[in-house]
Amino acid sequence: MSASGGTGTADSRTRILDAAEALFADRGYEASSTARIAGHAQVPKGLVFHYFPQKIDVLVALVDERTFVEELPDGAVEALPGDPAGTLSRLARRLPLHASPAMRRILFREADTHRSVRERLGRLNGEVFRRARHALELALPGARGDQARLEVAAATFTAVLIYQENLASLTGQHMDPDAVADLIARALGA
Amino acid sequence: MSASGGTGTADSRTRILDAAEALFADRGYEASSTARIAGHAQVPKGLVFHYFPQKIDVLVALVDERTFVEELPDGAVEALPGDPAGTLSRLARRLPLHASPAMRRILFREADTHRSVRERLGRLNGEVFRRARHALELALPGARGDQARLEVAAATFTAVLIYQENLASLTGQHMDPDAVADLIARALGA
Amino acid sequence: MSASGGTGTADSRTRILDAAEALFADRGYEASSTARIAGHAQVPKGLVFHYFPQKIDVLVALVDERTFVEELPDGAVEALPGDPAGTLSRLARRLPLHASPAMRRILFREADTHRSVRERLGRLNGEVFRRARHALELALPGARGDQARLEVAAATFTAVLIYQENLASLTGQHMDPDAVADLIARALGA
Amino acid sequence: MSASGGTGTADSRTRILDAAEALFADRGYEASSTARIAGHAQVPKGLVFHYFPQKIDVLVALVDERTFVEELPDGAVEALPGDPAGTLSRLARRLPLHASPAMRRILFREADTHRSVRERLGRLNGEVFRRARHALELALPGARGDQARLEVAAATFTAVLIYQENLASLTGQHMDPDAVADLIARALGA
DNA sequence: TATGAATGAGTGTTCATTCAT
DNA sequence: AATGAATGAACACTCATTCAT
Repeated sequence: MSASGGTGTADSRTRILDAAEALFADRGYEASSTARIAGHAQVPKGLVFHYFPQKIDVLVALVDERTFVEELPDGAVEALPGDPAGTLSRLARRLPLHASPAMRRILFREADTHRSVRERLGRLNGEVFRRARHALELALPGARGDQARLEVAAATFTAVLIYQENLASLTGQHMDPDAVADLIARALGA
Repeated sequence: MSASGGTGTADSRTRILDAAEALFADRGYEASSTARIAGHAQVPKGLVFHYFPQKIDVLVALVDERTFVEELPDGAVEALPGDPAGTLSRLARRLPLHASPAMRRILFREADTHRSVRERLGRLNGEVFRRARHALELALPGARGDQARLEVAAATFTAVLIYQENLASLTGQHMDPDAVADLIARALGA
Repeated sequence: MSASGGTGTADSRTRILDAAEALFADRGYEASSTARIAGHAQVPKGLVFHYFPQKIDVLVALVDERTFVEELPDGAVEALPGDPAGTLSRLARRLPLHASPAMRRILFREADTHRSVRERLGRLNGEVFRRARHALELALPGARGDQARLEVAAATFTAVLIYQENLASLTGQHMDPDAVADLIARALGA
Repeated sequence: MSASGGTGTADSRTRILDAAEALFADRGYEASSTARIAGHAQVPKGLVFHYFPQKIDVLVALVDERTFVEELPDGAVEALPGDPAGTLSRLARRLPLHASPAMRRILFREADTHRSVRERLGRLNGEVFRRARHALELALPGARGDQARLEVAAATFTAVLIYQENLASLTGQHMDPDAVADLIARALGA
């Protein structure tokens, strides 16, 4: 409704969402009070509830408005035939999941306790999975390798793609998508 | 699930931890009040603070006492030489990470906001990773495939192993460890 | 129920008063927010304060404009001489207090905490009382029975008349005005 | 549970109820904040919720614990045979409804919006009504006057008895129970 | 006359924590 | 070891009211 011009100060609603995004990512939804969100956004406490009647609505708006899977542009080439590794690497580089690192943390974390977030995450994950599977189908000329294996490959790569950052920060284990792409391609390849 | 005497009713401390485990897994640490924990455990509110001076100590105790990686028993055979897929499948079946599904959810979720949990999770993950890597090294006779690839394989499998349940419940995407084991083995194998 | 033009949709001010009347009667003045009144009236929140600078002014306007005792029409016969019971019954049937059941609830309830309402209620009650007393005086030919008794009778009947609905809904005790009229007439009568 | 000894300072729970009784009577339930109740009772805000998990529970406790109809003591004489006026006057003087004037205001006012209060009030009213009817039956030797009239008389007297104070303060109309007793007795009498 | 964003004090309620017993 | 009253800061949320348009 208000597209925060380029004037430097975004409108109040946007500022509230910005603040919430940062805080939810940093300390979690429960631990981020509405007062703190308002403070961060530099708006009076009451205004938060003017735009979002319940605190949960802030989370819902964030997830609704700030996470989505990009439409595939017309004529876009998804796959490099004969080169599954390159195909997956490219998918990784042009990740069609649009969500800031902060939003990704929020999705990941709050899905556990908020159904609406979980549903969104499921849908986003599904989209990326389908994209990966389709790209792999195009990349592999013949029906080489059965369909089941291809699905496992797509699912594994999707998980790595979407969660790599979170896995890295949670476990300290860094996973290079290109290396995983290469690994998976080998599993499917000649 | 936890060592309580043999008396039938577990002692208070154990009951508190049981209740906290269930509640933290269900609704998260922040959303589980100490009063509710006490209620669930059927102990008076004050007693929680007798055993755990601060609420966070309940979480710490849970993570300390109820998650660990099993020592490798003497003379245990970890690998099936020449059969990396079987080796990984077997690792999946005898998963050395001991933690109830509830504890796994807690680890996963609270690691994001509590450093001590994150550290524990990192250590557990590292242990499983090393185990997977070692098993793969033994399973693969020659130095076939370079070391880097083997590490990527071990890391990928570890991630799938540890997080499969969470991934399934968060995204709806089910991943069969045996299928992933097979996939990875192919990537490394003959 | 209230004078609005003939246009079908009442004007905003009237709609606000209608909404307030319904809400105040249903949940009380304190528990009816101005936002809710505006919502019910289907007018924007700000408009309420255009017509009624303070919330209390809505209540005052309601009481001022929607409760009154009808003037006695010229030449009206109030009493049936010699028939006090009939006289009182007729007063009950032509109750000169004009106020919807909702307004009666409001008067009754808010008088307790708002002086202006209490004063209005006192005046209305006084009018009805005087009317009842006058009618009884006319109905009873001689000075049969002293004045004091007649006043008690008028006061008792007035109370029953004005509060019967409220008493019925508050206590479950239904009182038939005709039966009370008969009772009182007997006390004064032959 | 704690019978506020004679030491001067009643226990906290009693002080909270005392404060609430005074405030609810004075300004109504809705307009009396829990903070104000706590302040009046000189207890910290949180303690109110220790004893009464919800604000409404304060009102319920008040009504439950501080209004009741006294049991008729064994061998008590309820009626003066042949003297219905004296019988009713005596009932007025020994009103079996135990409730402070403040509690009576609360009952009367909040019954309108709180079902539990309304139910209590209905029960109390019913008890007093039955008592009045029974006393009148005993006072009137023969079956003089039909039963219906006797019920109307009892209901009218009950209403005056229970609500006289409220009616007086709301309308300015004072009603003397003895005078009403006399009036009603005449209606029933020879 | 009409409108809805803005404001901040106040509301009921929850909470971790303390402490005397 | 066990208990529950006590505490006060913090929480989500509501509200009457203002004001620029």
